[in-house]
Amino acid sequence: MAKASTVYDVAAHAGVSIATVSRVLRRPADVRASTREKVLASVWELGYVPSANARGLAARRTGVLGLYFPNLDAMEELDDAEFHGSGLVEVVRDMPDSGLVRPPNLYFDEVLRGSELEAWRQGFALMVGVGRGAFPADMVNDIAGRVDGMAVLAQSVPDAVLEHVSRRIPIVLIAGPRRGDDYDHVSVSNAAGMDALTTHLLDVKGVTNFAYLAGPEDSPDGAERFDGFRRALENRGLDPDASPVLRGGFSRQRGREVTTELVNTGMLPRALICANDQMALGALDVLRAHGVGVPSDVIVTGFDGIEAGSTASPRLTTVRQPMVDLGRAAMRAMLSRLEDPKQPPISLRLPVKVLLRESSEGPPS
Amino acid sequence: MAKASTVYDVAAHAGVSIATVSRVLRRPADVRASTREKVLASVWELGYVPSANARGLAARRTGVLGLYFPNLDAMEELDDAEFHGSGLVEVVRDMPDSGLVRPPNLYFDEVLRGSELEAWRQGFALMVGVGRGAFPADMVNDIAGRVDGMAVLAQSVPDAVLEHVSRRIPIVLIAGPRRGDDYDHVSVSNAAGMDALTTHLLDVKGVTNFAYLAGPEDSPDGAERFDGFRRALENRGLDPDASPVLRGGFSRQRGREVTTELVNTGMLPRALICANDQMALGALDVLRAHGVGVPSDVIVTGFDGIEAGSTASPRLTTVRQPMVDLGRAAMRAMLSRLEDPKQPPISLRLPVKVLLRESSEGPPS
DNA sequence: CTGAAAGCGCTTACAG
DNA sequence: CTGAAAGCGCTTACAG
Repeated sequence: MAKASTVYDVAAHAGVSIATVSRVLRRPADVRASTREKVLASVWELGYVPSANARGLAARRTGVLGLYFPNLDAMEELDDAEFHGSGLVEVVRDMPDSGLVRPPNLYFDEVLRGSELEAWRQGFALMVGVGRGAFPADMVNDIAGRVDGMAVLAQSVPDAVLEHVSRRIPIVLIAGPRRGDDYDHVSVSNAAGMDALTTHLLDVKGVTNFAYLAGPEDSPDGAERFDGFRRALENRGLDPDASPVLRGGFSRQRGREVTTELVNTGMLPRALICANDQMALGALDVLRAHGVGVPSDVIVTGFDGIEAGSTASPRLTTVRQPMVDLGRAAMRAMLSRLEDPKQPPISLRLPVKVLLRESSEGPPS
Repeated sequence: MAKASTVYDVAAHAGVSIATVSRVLRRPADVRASTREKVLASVWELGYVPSANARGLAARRTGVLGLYFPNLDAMEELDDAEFHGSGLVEVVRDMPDSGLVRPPNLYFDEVLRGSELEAWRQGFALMVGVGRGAFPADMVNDIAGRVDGMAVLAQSVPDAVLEHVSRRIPIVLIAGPRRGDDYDHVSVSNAAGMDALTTHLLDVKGVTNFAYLAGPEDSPDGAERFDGFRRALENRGLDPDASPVLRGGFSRQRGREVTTELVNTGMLPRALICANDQMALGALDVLRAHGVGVPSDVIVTGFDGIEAGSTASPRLTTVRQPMVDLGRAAMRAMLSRLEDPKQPPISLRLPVKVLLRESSEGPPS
């Protein structure tokens, strides 16, 4: 790393102008083959790597797409806790509730993958930022200065910041509610998914006695799912208000707590519909501990389609969100916006898939 | 997005020079309070977001750290397969082996988190790239031009490319073997972890009859783990060559196949040591299907500490790698290198943790 | 505490 | 097909 070489170095070494060096790298066809080879040889020999900053500045685009999301799981906690320098190995008995393995937030991971995949495919790099307490606005701003467009998950950014930043680059909102009419927006069919799942239970499994384990008050996704649940009941002429609604918090732990309360009342429903998989997994934990059969005594369902649900026993019936696609769709929307800034706002709803598994169906036949 | 405003716009609007605008943003203390406020007001009013390109070019640093890793799971397959525009919902019976839920590659996800966390903490943005068949070299090069330093996972990049790129920016190698002596390197204690786990089985559980489910031939991590296994046996005076070694491939499916062969021989060992969790999970699938008790008949162990292992039943005994820390350590090493380019190469081994769970210990007492 | 000016390393019309 | 030159939007000594 003696001092990175520049176009000037390469040009001098190859005996051409810097314009020619630039052309060889960007539009090779415009340069005579012999010249091109000379230049390429110099590039390699000098270990030349073009500066994306200079390139971006001159070309007026960065070639980078941004993805920003809030930090839902308490990543802060992990701090330096695990940085224990004591020896190379430690042997511990890991009890079921010891929480030694932090539940990764699979939702975001998959959105990230999809975004990354699509961005690179389209010839863009991807820059990611996860909101962390301190100064989300600064972070958003920082990313905004580095990219050609930015996707933002749910309600991770205050409106004012979004508006400020959107004066420089296009913004795509992922999931959550549609905010304003100005931003492009991609999301999934929360209500339709929960509706379909509930209807299956109603029509195929003959369930009439439900309890609903809801998400946090302020979750728009949670609200949409709940609407889907109610809609299904109404469509079959049932009173949605007849089903008890328990307020959860999207965490496994909350799922456990709420289910414990439910068990203690002694009034178990035929089916326990959970607003997400984590809570459903928590419910499964508690029901198992109390010797309640799933699905023989109580049917349990989730929402999201995280991997842990497919490894649980019984495996969890759920509604799978196309999270990878969500990321991809966001990037596509952004690129389409970049190409044609005047097109009307994009609003996409991606389809979901109800996955029937043993927690509602019993063992495979 | 009428046309992003620049320092010049802000300077004109606030009635100061561009130098002052720059100072307000970078070293606010150097500017008189009243001036500062005037400028800040203009910044906000004009929706000014500084161009990171111009900034990076002028300041000779990008403020971005890079992370590149290979694409181990077949992400390609997912292609546009899931982009089905048919309706909003689909209901399907998801059989245990239908593979509808792609196993996320948790290893990378956690490294990514750790990197992201540490990078932002230190005031850097993070750019990620996942190698995808086509032109990994181009991608690495592309990232290299955009960042101040780059971390590269395992052997995802050919030596020649690494060398080329390292003439411009510092490179940190994550996991895998230490390549050359020039690069900084962070990894985990594979051998010590497997050694400790095996020793526990030997000394505490009194196991003497093992089978080893190995990783792919070309995996350095796999090789180190296997060494640890052999070392433990040797230390207790046992012949490591007495244990059958089955060649796997780190996938759950391979774990199933190999375990099926093992079951068919009728020669089940007392303990089946797997080189990673995915294979161990596959082994669990097959043993369960054949009515073999775990751990009563056969003890099964994994390596990695992925979440699915802690949700499986029985929960999987494993060696947990500090994957988040791996990412963080890589970023730290990079920053330390950036600060002091002449310091000797960094080589870090992070400690691991043996998690004893029901697949080796039986139900919690 | 503030400004004028050079320079960061490219791309891109414009000529030729 | 190739070169000279302007310009992208900042930062940073250097003066004052």
